[in-house]
Amino acid sequence: MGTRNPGQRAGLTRGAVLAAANELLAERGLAALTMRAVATRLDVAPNALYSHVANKTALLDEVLDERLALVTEPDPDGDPAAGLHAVMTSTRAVLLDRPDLVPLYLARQGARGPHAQRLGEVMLGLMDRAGVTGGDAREALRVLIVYTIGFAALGTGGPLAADETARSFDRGLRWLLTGIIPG
Amino acid sequence: MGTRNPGQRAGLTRGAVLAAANELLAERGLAALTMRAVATRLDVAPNALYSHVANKTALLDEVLDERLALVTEPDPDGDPAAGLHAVMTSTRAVLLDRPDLVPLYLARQGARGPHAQRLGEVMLGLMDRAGVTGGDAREALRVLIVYTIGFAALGTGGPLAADETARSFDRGLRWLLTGIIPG
DNA sequence: ACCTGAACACCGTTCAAGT
DNA sequence: ACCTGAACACCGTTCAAGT
Repeated sequence: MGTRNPGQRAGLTRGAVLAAANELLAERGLAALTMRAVATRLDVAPNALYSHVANKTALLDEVLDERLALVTEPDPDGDPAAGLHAVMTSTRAVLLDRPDLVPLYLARQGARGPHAQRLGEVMLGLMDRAGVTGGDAREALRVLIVYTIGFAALGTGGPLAADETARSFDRGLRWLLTGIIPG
Repeated sequence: MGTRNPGQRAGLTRGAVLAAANELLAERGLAALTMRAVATRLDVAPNALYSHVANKTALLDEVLDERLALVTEPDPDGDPAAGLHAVMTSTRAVLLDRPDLVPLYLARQGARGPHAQRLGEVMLGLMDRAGVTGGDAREALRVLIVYTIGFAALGTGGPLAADETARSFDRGLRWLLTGIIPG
Protein backbone atom coordinates (compact mmCIF):
# COMPACT_ATOMS: atom_id res chain seq x y z
CA MET A 1 0.00 0.00 0.00
CA GLY A 2 2.54 2.61 1.07
CA THR A 3 4.89 1.19 -1.55
CA ARG A 4 4.03 3.70 -4.29
CA ASN A 5 4.74 7.40 -4.43
CA PRO A 6 2.37 10.06 -5.76
CA GLY A 7 2.61 9.99 -9.55
CA GLN A 8 3.44 6.31 -9.82
CA ARG A 9 0.74 4.25 -11.55
CA ALA A 10 -0.83 1.09 -10.19
CA GLY A 11 -2.11 -0.16 -13.52
CA LEU A 12 -5.71 0.04 -12.35
CA THR A 13 -8.57 -0.38 -14.83
CA ARG A 14 -12.31 -0.05 -14.58
CA GLY A 15 -12.57 -3.78 -15.14
CA ALA A 16 -10.19 -4.55 -12.29
CA VAL A 17 -12.22 -2.36 -9.94
CA LEU A 18 -15.39 -4.16 -10.94
CA ALA A 19 -13.80 -7.58 -10.54
CA ALA A 20 -12.54 -6.70 -7.08
CA ALA A 21 -16.00 -5.50 -6.11
CA ASN A 22 -17.56 -8.76 -7.27
CA GLU A 23 -15.01 -10.88 -5.43
CA LEU A 24 -15.58 -8.93 -2.24
CA LEU A 25 -19.30 -9.38 -2.62
CA ALA A 26 -18.95 -13.12 -3.14
CA GLU A 27 -16.55 -13.65 -0.27
CA ARG A 28 -17.83 -11.30 2.41
CA GLY A 29 -21.25 -9.98 1.41
CA LEU A 30 -22.74 -6.61 0.67
CA ALA A 31 -21.85 -4.99 3.99
CA ALA A 32 -18.18 -5.64 3.28
CA LEU A 33 -18.38 -4.05 -0.16
CA THR A 34 -16.99 -0.61 0.67
CA MET A 35 -14.88 1.64 -1.49
CA ARG A 36 -12.07 1.36 1.02
CA ALA A 37 -12.22 -2.44 1.02
CA VAL A 38 -12.14 -2.54 -2.77
CA ALA A 39 -9.12 -0.23 -2.70
CA THR A 40 -7.34 -2.37 -0.12
CA ARG A 41 -7.92 -5.47 -2.22
CA LEU A 42 -6.40 -3.71 -5.22
CA ASP A 43 -3.54 -2.36 -3.12
CA VAL A 44 -4.28 1.27 -3.86
CA ALA A 45 -5.38 4.29 -1.85
CA PRO A 46 -9.19 4.60 -1.46
CA ASN A 47 -9.45 7.68 -3.63
CA ALA A 48 -7.60 6.02 -6.51
CA LEU A 49 -10.89 4.31 -7.41
CA TYR A 50 -12.40 7.65 -8.37
CA SER A 51 -10.24 7.75 -11.47
CA HIS A 52 -12.21 4.75 -12.78
CA VAL A 53 -15.71 4.98 -11.32
CA ALA A 54 -17.76 8.08 -10.63
CA ASN A 55 -18.84 6.94 -7.16
CA LYS A 56 -20.05 3.95 -5.20
CA THR A 57 -23.56 4.11 -6.66
CA ALA A 58 -22.20 3.88 -10.21
CA LEU A 59 -20.02 0.95 -9.19
CA LEU A 60 -23.00 -0.88 -7.69
CA ASP A 61 -25.12 -0.18 -10.75
CA GLU A 62 -22.57 -1.90 -12.91
CA VAL A 63 -22.24 -4.85 -10.54
CA LEU A 64 -26.01 -5.27 -10.63
CA ASP A 65 -26.31 -5.20 -14.39
CA GLU A 66 -23.30 -7.44 -14.84
CA ARG A 67 -25.03 -10.22 -12.92
CA LEU A 68 -27.90 -10.25 -15.38
CA ALA A 69 -25.44 -11.35 -18.06
CA LEU A 70 -25.61 -14.78 -16.40
CA VAL A 71 -29.30 -15.19 -17.17
CA THR A 72 -29.91 -17.82 -19.83
CA GLU A 73 -31.69 -16.34 -22.82
CA PRO A 74 -34.63 -18.32 -24.17
CA ASP A 75 -35.07 -19.42 -27.74
CA PRO A 76 -36.88 -16.46 -29.32
CA ASP A 77 -38.65 -18.81 -31.73
CA GLY A 78 -39.82 -21.38 -29.17
CA ASP A 79 -43.11 -21.50 -27.28
CA PRO A 80 -43.68 -18.04 -25.77
CA ALA A 81 -45.07 -19.18 -22.42
CA ALA A 82 -42.31 -21.74 -22.02
CA GLY A 83 -39.71 -19.13 -22.94
CA LEU A 84 -41.03 -16.62 -20.42
CA HIS A 85 -41.13 -19.33 -17.79
CA ALA A 86 -37.53 -20.21 -18.52
CA VAL A 87 -36.18 -16.64 -18.38
CA MET A 88 -37.85 -15.93 -15.06
CA THR A 89 -36.67 -19.20 -13.57
CA SER A 90 -33.12 -18.51 -14.72
CA THR A 91 -33.28 -14.96 -13.43
CA ARG A 92 -34.41 -16.15 -10.04
CA ALA A 93 -31.56 -18.66 -9.90
CA VAL A 94 -29.01 -15.97 -10.78
CA LEU A 95 -30.35 -13.58 -8.17
CA LEU A 96 -30.53 -16.31 -5.56
CA ASP A 97 -26.75 -16.66 -5.72
CA ARG A 98 -26.39 -13.12 -4.35
CA PRO A 99 -29.45 -12.44 -2.21
CA ASP A 100 -27.75 -9.37 -0.75
CA LEU A 101 -28.13 -7.64 -4.08
CA VAL A 102 -31.85 -8.13 -4.49
CA PRO A 103 -32.97 -5.24 -2.29
CA LEU A 104 -30.67 -3.04 -4.36
CA TYR A 105 -32.43 -4.06 -7.57
CA LEU A 106 -35.67 -3.01 -5.98
CA ALA A 107 -34.29 0.20 -4.53
CA ARG A 108 -33.17 1.11 -8.04
CA GLN A 109 -36.57 0.09 -9.37
CA GLY A 110 -35.46 -2.96 -11.30
CA ALA A 111 -32.04 -2.21 -12.76
CA ARG A 112 -31.13 -0.08 -15.71
CA GLY A 113 -28.19 -1.08 -17.88
CA PRO A 114 -27.68 -2.95 -21.14
CA HIS A 115 -28.21 -6.49 -19.89
CA ALA A 116 -31.48 -5.63 -18.17
CA GLN A 117 -32.66 -3.88 -21.30
CA ARG A 118 -31.80 -6.79 -23.57
CA LEU A 119 -33.69 -9.27 -21.39
CA GLY A 120 -36.72 -7.00 -21.42
CA GLU A 121 -36.69 -6.89 -25.21
CA VAL A 122 -36.45 -10.66 -25.51
CA MET A 123 -39.47 -11.02 -23.23
CA LEU A 124 -41.46 -8.46 -25.16
CA GLY A 125 -40.63 -10.35 -28.36
CA LEU A 126 -42.00 -13.57 -26.90
CA MET A 127 -45.18 -11.85 -25.78
CA ASP A 128 -45.60 -10.24 -29.15
CA ARG A 129 -45.57 -13.67 -30.77
CA ALA A 130 -48.27 -14.73 -28.31
CA GLY A 131 -50.44 -11.79 -29.34
CA VAL A 132 -49.74 -9.66 -26.27
CA THR A 133 -48.62 -6.20 -27.36
CA GLY A 134 -48.44 -2.53 -26.41
CA GLY A 135 -49.53 -1.52 -22.94
CA ASP A 136 -50.68 -5.03 -22.09
CA ALA A 137 -47.20 -6.36 -22.79
CA ARG A 138 -45.51 -3.66 -20.71
CA GLU A 139 -47.87 -4.40 -17.84
CA ALA A 140 -47.21 -8.11 -18.02
CA LEU A 141 -43.45 -7.55 -18.23
CA ARG A 142 -43.55 -5.46 -15.11
CA VAL A 143 -45.65 -8.02 -13.25
CA LEU A 144 -43.25 -10.83 -14.11
CA ILE A 145 -40.13 -8.88 -13.16
CA VAL A 146 -41.53 -7.69 -9.87
CA TYR A 147 -42.71 -11.16 -8.99
CA THR A 148 -39.37 -12.74 -9.76
CA ILE A 149 -37.18 -10.20 -7.97
CA GLY A 150 -39.52 -10.23 -5.01
CA PHE A 151 -39.36 -13.98 -4.76
CA ALA A 152 -35.60 -14.00 -5.00
CA ALA A 153 -35.52 -11.59 -2.08
CA LEU A 154 -37.58 -13.85 0.10
CA GLY A 155 -36.10 -16.98 -1.33
CA THR A 156 -33.32 -17.53 1.19
CA GLY A 157 -32.96 -17.83 4.91
CA GLY A 158 -36.68 -18.09 5.49
CA PRO A 159 -38.39 -20.83 7.43
CA LEU A 160 -39.28 -22.76 4.30
CA ALA A 161 -36.97 -25.21 2.61
CA ALA A 162 -35.34 -24.26 -0.69
CA ASP A 163 -37.27 -26.75 -2.77
CA GLU A 164 -40.56 -25.72 -1.20
CA THR A 165 -39.83 -22.09 -2.09
CA ALA A 166 -38.90 -23.13 -5.62
CA ARG A 167 -42.27 -24.86 -5.92
CA SER A 168 -44.12 -21.79 -4.62
CA PHE A 169 -42.32 -19.63 -7.12
CA ASP A 170 -43.11 -21.97 -9.97
CA ARG A 171 -46.73 -22.20 -9.01
CA GLY A 172 -47.31 -18.45 -8.82
CA LEU A 173 -45.36 -17.96 -12.03
CA ARG A 174 -47.68 -20.36 -13.85
CA TRP A 175 -50.70 -18.52 -12.47
CA LEU A 176 -49.32 -15.29 -13.85
CA LEU A 177 -48.43 -16.74 -17.23
CA THR A 178 -51.88 -18.25 -17.53
CA GLY A 179 -53.31 -14.80 -16.93
CA ILE A 180 -50.96 -13.16 -19.41
CA ILE A 181 -51.32 -15.74 -22.18
CA PRO A 182 -54.74 -17.39 -21.80
CA GLY A 183 -55.38 -20.73 -23.43
CA MET B 1 -27.88 19.78 23.64
CA GLY B 2 -25.00 20.75 25.90
CA THR B 3 -27.54 22.02 28.39
CA ARG B 4 -27.64 18.85 30.49
CA ASN B 5 -24.98 17.38 32.71
CA PRO B 6 -24.17 13.69 33.08
CA GLY B 7 -26.76 12.18 35.40
CA GLN B 8 -29.55 14.55 34.44
CA ARG B 9 -32.48 12.87 32.69
CA ALA B 10 -34.00 13.97 29.42
CA GLY B 11 -37.31 12.18 29.90
CA LEU B 12 -36.72 9.99 26.87
CA THR B 13 -38.96 7.01 26.15
CA ARG B 14 -38.89 4.22 23.63
CA GLY B 15 -42.02 5.70 22.09
CA ALA B 16 -40.43 9.12 21.70
CA VAL B 17 -37.43 7.57 19.96
CA LEU B 18 -39.72 5.73 17.56
CA ALA B 19 -41.77 8.83 16.87
CA ALA B 20 -38.67 10.87 16.12
CA ALA B 21 -37.46 8.16 13.75
CA ASN B 22 -40.77 8.18 11.90
CA GLU B 23 -40.80 11.95 11.61
CA LEU B 24 -37.29 11.98 10.25
CA LEU B 25 -38.22 9.32 7.74
CA ALA B 26 -41.26 11.27 6.58
CA GLU B 27 -39.49 14.60 6.33
CA ARG B 28 -36.08 13.66 4.99
CA GLY B 29 -36.10 10.05 3.82
CA LEU B 30 -34.30 6.89 4.78
CA ALA B 31 -30.78 8.21 4.20
CA ALA B 32 -31.39 10.91 6.81
CA LEU B 33 -32.58 8.39 9.36
CA THR B 34 -29.38 8.02 11.39
CA MET B 35 -29.03 7.40 15.09
CA ARG B 36 -27.27 10.72 15.42
CA ALA B 37 -30.03 12.57 13.61
CA VAL B 38 -32.68 10.96 15.80
CA ALA B 39 -30.67 12.00 18.85
CA THR B 40 -30.31 15.57 17.59
CA ARG B 41 -34.05 15.79 17.01
CA LEU B 42 -34.65 14.63 20.58
CA ASP B 43 -31.99 16.97 21.91
CA VAL B 44 -29.90 14.24 23.48
CA ALA B 45 -26.44 12.78 22.95
CA PRO B 46 -26.29 10.02 20.28
CA ASN B 47 -25.56 7.26 22.74
CA ALA B 48 -28.55 8.17 24.91
CA LEU B 49 -30.72 6.25 22.43
CA TYR B 50 -29.09 3.00 23.45
CA SER B 51 -30.92 3.11 26.76
CA HIS B 52 -34.16 2.62 24.84
CA VAL B 53 -33.33 0.62 21.72
CA ALA B 54 -30.78 -2.15 21.31
CA ASN B 55 -29.37 -0.77 18.06
CA LYS B 56 -30.32 0.76 14.74
CA THR B 57 -31.53 -2.52 13.28
CA ALA B 58 -33.98 -3.03 16.15
CA LEU B 59 -35.23 0.52 15.72
CA LEU B 60 -35.81 -0.02 12.01
CA ASP B 61 -37.56 -3.32 12.66
CA GLU B 62 -40.06 -1.56 14.85
CA VAL B 63 -40.56 1.27 12.38
CA LEU B 64 -41.27 -1.30 9.69
CA ASP B 65 -43.79 -3.27 11.71
CA GLU B 66 -45.47 -0.13 12.98
CA ARG B 67 -46.35 0.90 9.44
CA LEU B 68 -48.29 -2.30 8.93
CA ALA B 69 -50.69 -1.17 11.64
CA LEU B 70 -52.08 1.21 9.02
CA VAL B 71 -53.24 -1.63 6.78
CA THR B 72 -57.03 -1.94 6.73
CA GLU B 73 -58.12 -5.35 7.94
CA PRO B 74 -60.74 -7.11 5.82
CA ASP B 75 -64.02 -8.51 7.10
CA PRO B 76 -63.08 -12.06 8.13
CA ASP B 77 -66.60 -13.23 7.26
CA GLY B 78 -66.82 -11.60 3.83
CA ASP B 79 -65.95 -13.11 0.47
CA PRO B 80 -62.43 -14.61 0.77
CA ALA B 81 -61.12 -13.52 -2.63
CA ALA B 82 -62.48 -10.01 -2.15
CA GLY B 83 -60.96 -9.87 1.33
CA LEU B 84 -57.54 -10.96 0.12
CA HIS B 85 -57.74 -8.47 -2.72
CA ALA B 86 -58.58 -5.71 -0.26
CA VAL B 87 -55.73 -6.47 2.18
CA MET B 88 -53.12 -6.56 -0.52
CA THR B 89 -54.42 -3.36 -2.10
CA SER B 90 -54.38 -1.63 1.28
CA THR B 91 -50.90 -2.97 2.04
CA ARG B 92 -49.59 -1.65 -1.24
CA ALA B 93 -51.08 1.79 -0.52
CA VAL B 94 -49.48 1.88 2.93
CA LEU B 95 -46.07 0.86 1.59
CA LEU B 96 -46.32 3.30 -1.27
CA ASP B 97 -46.34 6.17 1.20
CA ARG B 98 -42.79 5.27 2.26
CA PRO B 99 -41.14 3.67 -0.75
CA ASP B 100 -37.75 4.01 0.93
CA LEU B 101 -38.75 1.32 3.39
CA VAL B 102 -39.75 -1.33 0.89
CA PRO B 103 -36.25 -2.62 0.15
CA LEU B 104 -35.83 -3.01 3.90
CA TYR B 105 -38.88 -5.22 4.13
CA LEU B 106 -37.35 -7.41 1.47
CA ALA B 107 -33.90 -7.38 3.00
CA ARG B 108 -35.49 -8.62 6.22
CA GLN B 109 -37.45 -11.19 4.25
CA GLY B 110 -40.89 -9.71 4.74
CA ALA B 111 -41.04 -8.24 8.24
CA ARG B 112 -41.36 -10.00 11.53
CA GLY B 113 -43.31 -8.33 14.32
CA PRO B 114 -46.83 -8.48 15.73
CA HIS B 115 -48.63 -6.49 13.04
CA ALA B 116 -47.14 -8.55 10.23
CA GLN B 117 -48.08 -11.71 12.03
CA ARG B 118 -51.65 -10.62 12.62
CA LEU B 119 -52.17 -9.77 8.95
CA GLY B 120 -50.81 -13.16 7.97
CA GLU B 121 -53.27 -14.90 10.23
CA VAL B 122 -56.21 -12.95 8.85
CA MET B 123 -55.20 -13.93 5.33
CA LEU B 124 -54.80 -17.58 6.26
CA GLY B 125 -58.28 -17.47 7.81
CA LEU B 126 -59.78 -16.17 4.59
CA MET B 127 -58.05 -18.85 2.56
CA ASP B 128 -59.19 -21.52 4.96
CA ARG B 129 -62.80 -20.49 4.38
CA ALA B 130 -62.14 -20.82 0.64
CA GLY B 131 -60.87 -24.35 1.10
CA VAL B 132 -57.16 -23.52 0.75
CA THR B 133 -55.27 -24.97 3.71
CA GLY B 134 -51.93 -26.28 4.94
CA GLY B 135 -48.95 -26.02 2.65
CA ASP B 136 -51.04 -24.67 -0.20
CA ALA B 137 -52.17 -21.77 1.96
CA ARG B 138 -48.64 -20.96 3.12
CA GLU B 139 -47.46 -21.01 -0.47
CA ALA B 140 -50.24 -18.73 -1.60
CA LEU B 141 -49.62 -16.36 1.31
CA ARG B 142 -45.99 -16.08 0.37
CA VAL B 143 -46.81 -15.47 -3.28
CA LEU B 144 -49.24 -12.68 -2.42
CA ILE B 145 -46.89 -10.96 0.01
CA VAL B 146 -43.93 -11.07 -2.32
CA TYR B 147 -45.97 -9.79 -5.19
CA THR B 148 -47.35 -6.88 -3.20
CA ILE B 149 -44.09 -5.78 -1.61
CA GLY B 150 -42.32 -6.11 -4.93
CA PHE B 151 -44.87 -3.97 -6.67
CA ALA B 152 -44.71 -1.33 -4.00
CA ALA B 153 -40.96 -1.15 -4.55
CA LEU B 154 -41.32 -0.54 -8.25
CA GLY B 155 -44.45 1.49 -7.84
CA THR B 156 -42.94 4.95 -7.67
CA GLY B 157 -40.63 7.09 -9.70
CA GLY B 158 -40.73 4.78 -12.67
CA PRO B 159 -41.56 5.79 -16.20
CA LEU B 160 -45.18 4.69 -15.86
CA ALA B 161 -47.91 6.84 -14.42
CA ALA B 162 -49.29 6.04 -10.99
CA ASP B 163 -52.70 4.94 -12.21
CA GLU B 164 -51.18 2.73 -14.88
CA THR B 165 -49.06 1.02 -12.23
CA ALA B 166 -52.12 0.61 -10.02
CA ARG B 167 -53.89 -1.10 -12.90
CA SER B 168 -50.93 -3.42 -13.52
CA PHE B 169 -50.87 -4.34 -9.86
CA ASP B 170 -54.57 -5.05 -9.81
CA ARG B 171 -54.44 -7.14 -12.92
CA GLY B 172 -51.60 -9.37 -11.71
CA LEU B 173 -53.24 -9.65 -8.32
CA ARG B 174 -56.43 -10.95 -9.91
CA TRP B 175 -54.43 -13.47 -11.92
CA LEU B 176 -52.87 -14.73 -8.73
CA LEU B 177 -56.14 -14.86 -6.81
CA THR B 178 -57.77 -16.76 -9.66
CA GLY B 179 -54.96 -19.29 -9.41
CA ILE B 180 -55.21 -19.53 -5.63
CA ILE B 181 -59.00 -19.72 -5.43
CA PRO B 182 -60.26 -21.18 -8.73
CA GLY B 183 -63.87 -20.71 -9.76
C1' DA C 1 -31.78 3.33 35.19
C1' DC C 2 -30.76 7.10 32.33
C1' DC C 3 -27.80 10.33 30.48
C1' DT C 4 -23.16 12.86 29.00
C1' DG C 5 -18.29 13.14 27.28
C1' DA C 6 -15.00 11.14 24.92
C1' DA C 7 -13.38 7.94 22.05
C1' DC C 8 -12.96 3.99 18.57
C1' DA C 9 -13.17 2.14 14.27
C1' DC C 10 -15.07 2.96 10.55
C1' DC C 11 -17.48 5.33 6.07
C1' DG C 12 -17.62 8.11 1.02
C1' DT C 13 -15.60 11.79 -1.11
C1' DT C 14 -12.70 16.01 -2.23
C1' DC C 15 -8.61 18.64 -2.82
C1' DA C 16 -3.89 19.61 -3.59
C1' DA C 17 -0.10 17.84 -4.86
C1' DG C 18 3.28 14.67 -7.57
C1' DT C 19 4.83 12.24 -12.23
C1' DA D 1 -4.42 10.88 -16.84
C1' DC D 2 -3.54 8.36 -12.77
C1' DC D 3 -2.19 7.99 -8.23
C1' DT D 4 -0.91 9.39 -3.09
C1' DG D 5 -1.44 12.00 1.34
C1' DA D 6 -4.17 14.37 4.02
C1' DA D 7 -8.27 15.92 5.32
C1' DC D 8 -13.49 16.73 5.81
C1' DA D 9 -17.78 15.57 7.34
C1' DC D 10 -19.89 12.07 8.58
C1' DC D 11 -21.43 7.07 10.59
C1' DG D 12 -22.86 3.23 14.67
C1' DT D 13 -21.42 1.84 18.93
C1' DT D 14 -18.84 1.27 23.46
C1' DC D 15 -16.95 2.60 27.78
C1' DA D 16 -16.33 5.17 31.86
C1' DA D 17 -18.17 8.26 34.40
C1' DG D 18 -21.96 11.14 36.82
C1' DT D 19 -26.76 11.39 39.49
